[in-house]
Parts: sequence; structure tokens; C-alpha cells
Amino acid sequence: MAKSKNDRLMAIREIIATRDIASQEEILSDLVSRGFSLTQATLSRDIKELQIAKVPDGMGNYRYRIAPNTVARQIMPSDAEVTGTSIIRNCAVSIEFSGQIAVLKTRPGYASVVADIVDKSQNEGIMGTLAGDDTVLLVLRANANQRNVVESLSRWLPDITNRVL
Amino acid sequence: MAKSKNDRLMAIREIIATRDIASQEEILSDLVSRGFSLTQATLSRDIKELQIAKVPDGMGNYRYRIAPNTVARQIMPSDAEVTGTSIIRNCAVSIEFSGQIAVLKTRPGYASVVADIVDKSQNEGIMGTLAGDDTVLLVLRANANQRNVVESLSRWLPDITNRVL
DNA sequence: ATTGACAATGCAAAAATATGCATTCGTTTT
DNA sequence: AAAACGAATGCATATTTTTGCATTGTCAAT
Repeated sequence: MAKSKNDRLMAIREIIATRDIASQEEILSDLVSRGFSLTQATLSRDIKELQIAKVPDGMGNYRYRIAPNTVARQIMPSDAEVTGTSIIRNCAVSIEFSGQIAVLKTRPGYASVVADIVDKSQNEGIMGTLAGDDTVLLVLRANANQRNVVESLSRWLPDITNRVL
Repeated sequence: MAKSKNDRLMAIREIIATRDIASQEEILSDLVSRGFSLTQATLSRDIKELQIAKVPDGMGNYRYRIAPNTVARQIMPSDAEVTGTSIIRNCAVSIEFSGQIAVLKTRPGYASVVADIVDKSQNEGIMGTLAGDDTVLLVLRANANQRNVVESLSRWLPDITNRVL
């Protein structure tokens, strides 16, 4: 079977996470070189669906980025897929604790996606999260149990247990 | 003295924070109705400078939002404006402490605005802030007094005293 | 296999946004 | 005060992004 829409959406995410992209045309040509076949119109719709935005980077340029607090459930692998092979398992690079703080490193650009997953995990021990580009900060409650937090996260980020620093 | 550029930038922020805006033209007409005089070209430049982006909202529409992790201290409201502006007081949803950390939840998109206000409060106990989309992280000094921090914040965020978790 | 329903897509055009260039405005320097 | 400089802006245009509409592809039900 040919490349599915989902493959394409994933590829788009990876592209904007990996490179500095300033226009849809750039994404488009990257996609094409990866063997996808589509027009800019479709890409625009994909980007809307993925809640990706063209954001001024403060250095005088623009860059496409995954929107903050994006709930990407639709594109997110299902529970079944999560346990299998998926981008998600590769999103979280490491997690480290220090007092009530945990720093979760992700692949570039994935922080907000991962943060969203963490939020969704509804762990009692987690007060809140803050996502940068490749770093998610977790603030834990004073009485939070570290082991418990990791365990809870592992449902969504299977490998996380092996990535605790 | 006429309206300065800074006034205009502030107004833009307030507009996008207050209303659902989907295009620059909407912002423009709002600005004009507030007595500013400018063209779309200038607005586009302003928006770039403010790092405001047009973000898909996931409901099939677009919305202008302050970019995540943006710290735009240069464009702070004056004290007078802050105390007079009602949007600000409704921004903060809750605040919770955990050791040297406080997590201040805000309405979506308001985090950086609120973070600015917190910075402005110049509280001795606050080492610094980090703003996401709807969450502000306050890092407190080792000797900080929690009650004192809340009290200090209440000057700009009047309701905050009732929102301590 | 055919029909029907709906998602996905391309095409072309509209709409929205960004920017090169010339001009104006406000400051600083001589 | 005049000159010199850089920021700010408008104008016109280029570029980019979005969307209405028609078409095609997919899949389920009959």
C-alpha cells in the first residue's frame, strides 16, 4: 500500500521539528522528495489539521511550529499503536528528577506534543507542565511519588521507564 | 502626545488576548476604532515583532495568539493601565505552590502576559518566571515567603488571593 | 458488483500576509 | 540650524496561504 495520509502527517511533523522551515513550499518540496505526492492546497489543510503555525521567531524570520497545547489525538497513535512501533516512543528522550521538578527531554519540536500527553495522563502527582521546543518541565506536588509518576507516564511513553536519569 | 508605537503594540496584544481574532484586518479595524492610524503593512510588522502567530484552533478556524515562550518585557503596560484594565484580572485562574516553585494557571494564551505582570511586580521572592501557553512557572528564592508573594501579586491580579490552591 | 456516503484531493481563484522601496519623522551630531 | 542618520511607515506589489467547487478515491451496505 502507498503512503497513507497519516504517514504524510507524521512526515510533516518530523520535517518542521527537524528543520527550520519558513514556508509551506519548503515543506512541500521536502515531502515530494520523500516520495509523497500532493499539492500545496492539501498541505495547507494538513497543517491546519495538525495545528501547526507559522510563528515569528524573534530573529526577523518565521518558522513553522507545532502549536502549543495541541491535542493531537487524531494523529496520535492509538493505544494499540503506542505499544507497538510509533513515533511517540521515540519522542521522549529522557527524564530526570530534582526535587519537585522533572525535566523531560524530547526530540526537537515535540515538547508540546509530549507535554500534552503528560497532561492527558492526569497524574495526581503532576501539578503542571511547561513545554519548550525539546524540553518539558514537570512540576510535581510536594508529596508526589516519583516512581508513581514514571509508571503513569509509561502508559503513553512506553520507553520512559528506561530513560530515567 | 499622540499614540506611540508602544501603545499600539500593547493594544494589539490586548485585542488578541481579549477577542477571537482570525485575521489581521480584524485587528486593524479594532485598532482604528481605538483611534490608531496605520495600514495592514505596519500591523504585519508589529505582529512579527510581537511574535504573534495565526494558529489553527483545532475547531476548524484560525486564531491569532501570542507565541509560546515569548517574553516580551519591552512592551509592558504601565501600572496605571494594568490596574485599569479588566482583562488582566481575569487572566489568572489559579496558583499553587510546591517548594520553591509556584504554578500559575491562566486562561489559554495569557501566560506570557501574566508572566510579564509578575515580572513587573518585582517581588523579591521571585527569582524568575517561565511562560508557556496557559501556565506560568514561578521560581522562588530559597527564603521566599509564600504569603508575601501572593500578596504582592494581588496588586496586579486582584483575585489571586482567592485562587490559591 | 453496484450504489451510496463521505473523506481526500486538485485546480483555480480569492484572501490574507509579507516586503522592497521611497518617504517621512524624530534624534543626534557637527 | 543644518546635516546626517536610523526608525517607522505607507504604498504598491509579491508572496503565501486559504478555500469553494468539482472530481476522485475508499469503504460499507445491499
